[in-house]
Amino acid sequence: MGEPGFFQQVYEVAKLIPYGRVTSYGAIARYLGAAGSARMVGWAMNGSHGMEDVPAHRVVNRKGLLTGKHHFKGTNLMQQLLESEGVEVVDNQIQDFERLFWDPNSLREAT
DNA sequence: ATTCTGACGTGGG
DNA sequence: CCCCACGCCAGAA
Repeated sequence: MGEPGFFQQVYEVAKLIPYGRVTSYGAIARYLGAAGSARMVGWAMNGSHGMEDVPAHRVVNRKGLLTGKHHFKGTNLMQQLLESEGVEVVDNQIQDFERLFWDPNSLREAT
């Protein structure tokens, strides 16, 4: 079971994203040691469709833009999910992105 | 087997 | 701040 595939890794990390928080593809990629392969994270999320355990809507690009919103069922489903969690989104741009940004690498530091 | 794409990131101007 | 070009590597055709 738990095959540590790249996709599975991405899913596991995405599940760790706290409620009302967001992170970037690059942050996850770097956490997996695949810094530079941020594209793969997004590609992996492609297979996350149907996985409610994987909050793909909490994963955005490094600008805090909802680049992948077009891949959700609804055109603005991603934004709705984020706003549902208290994340303010305007014109596909997350407000206070730096404040809501959550870096998975912070897990390793564990204070 | 090859070729292209892709929900990104970084660097340079 | 913005825009352009390159790199990255796994999956799909």
